[in-house]
Amino acid sequence: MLDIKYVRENKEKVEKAARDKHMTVDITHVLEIDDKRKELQIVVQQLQEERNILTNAITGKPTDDQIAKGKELRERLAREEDALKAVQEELKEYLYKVPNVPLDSVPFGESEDDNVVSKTVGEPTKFSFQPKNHWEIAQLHGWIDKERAAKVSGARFAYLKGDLVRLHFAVVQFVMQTLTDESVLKKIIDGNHLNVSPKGFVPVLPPAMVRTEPYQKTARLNKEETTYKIEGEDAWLNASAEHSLCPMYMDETLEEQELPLRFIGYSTSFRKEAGTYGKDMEGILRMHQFDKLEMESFTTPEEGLEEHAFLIAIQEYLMQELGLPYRVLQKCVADIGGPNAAGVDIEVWLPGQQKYRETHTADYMTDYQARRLQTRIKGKGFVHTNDATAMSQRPLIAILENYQQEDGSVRVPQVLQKWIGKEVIGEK
RNA sequence: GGAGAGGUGUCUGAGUGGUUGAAAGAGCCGCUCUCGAAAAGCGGUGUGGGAGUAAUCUCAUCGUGGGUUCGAAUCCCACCCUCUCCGCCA
Repeated sequence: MLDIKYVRENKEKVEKAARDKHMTVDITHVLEIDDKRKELQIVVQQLQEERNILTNAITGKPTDDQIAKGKELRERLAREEDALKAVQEELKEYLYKVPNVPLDSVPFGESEDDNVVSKTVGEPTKFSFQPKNHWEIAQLHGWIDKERAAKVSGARFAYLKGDLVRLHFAVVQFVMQTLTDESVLKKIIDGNHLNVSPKGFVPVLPPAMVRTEPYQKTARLNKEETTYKIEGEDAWLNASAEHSLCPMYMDETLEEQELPLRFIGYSTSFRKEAGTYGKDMEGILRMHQFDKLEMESFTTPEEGLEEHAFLIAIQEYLMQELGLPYRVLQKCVADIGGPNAAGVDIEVWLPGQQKYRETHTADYMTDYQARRLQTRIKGKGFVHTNDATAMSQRPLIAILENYQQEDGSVRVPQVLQKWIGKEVIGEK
């Protein structure tokens, strides 16, 4: 949610932002509602003042006159308050639909095809043989069983098994180790000439279910497309650890000196993937359920953008340590999403598909989420939120495909070897 | 799931209809004392919104939402949460 004062003072900019994001909002109407709100607010406050004066004047038994006056005030106040509440609701409803304004640095574009590749690291892996898809590799070792998962749970579910699971937890350990080690973070900060605190991330196992109110306030609840509702409960299955990390400080005021607050959350994530029928049906690229490590930061407004850069630098560091070829995309205005002021995707090279595929995303929301959530900084307005993928199951796919050998075995990236205890998995 | 208790400021904790934004204590800040510190004493100390250059004025806020009343932290209802006992359970 944007500050209504900001909307008033930057009408054109806000209108353009909505247009660029392909969203229809009537800002003129929003401002009209707010005018009405202001008027009513003044009326209500004046009536409240009158009532307070009357009440304070009564010390003992009230006179009939005072009671009559009080009754009249109460009735008028009730009427005006109802009107005000209705207008406030209406304003909120409209204001919720107004998307965040992109930073000037965000490239213009009509769709995700207009995202700008800002950096490519590593070369597409070369093989002396015909590289396989991850599902072909997995099949050799019984690592992925989708047939039985379909029987038990339906399409887009899988049993992950054997050394693929061990590899998964090796990746988790590696990421946790990296993000909690301040000396490593310091190295990343210095290497990228960033000016942020090296404070470590706090590992979190967050709840996987989120109530409607906080979920809505993250601006991430997308009922139709992504989110599963629990029948008979006021709860949704989260589509990312972000969705329960972000509202953690709802209705709280934080001290400036405790910022930044950084969390690395591990959660199973659930997505309906409606509208993707027939897409990526093979392998485990697109599932209804997957495990993901997500970074979430709460910072001051001044540090928000630098934090965004930091989270991206961490993503890149992780990919480099894993030795995976990747590229960085600056997401264009049409692709960053409503709550975002900026966004970046990282795509990994998948030899099996001969394509770059998205593995990471990094989102900078300025105070858009915090304003809805009422997460404040004492005396300084609202916190700025950043979230970014640390690792999901997609890099696992990338490891299988990029580290495959001719016999179908897979070399283990050096940084993971100590967590899994071997150099090659899937050896005959 | 059943029975009971309770949610008050940074914390502990009083307050069960009327200058209570809220006693008291602790904490924190400032000052006095001291070479300095401690102790002691004095003063100050919630948050958010609106008006104003400012002093200041004003509205809201005692889990959340509604209701009763001239007037609600205080009474009533619903919801959320916490605790205790029983049941169940990783």
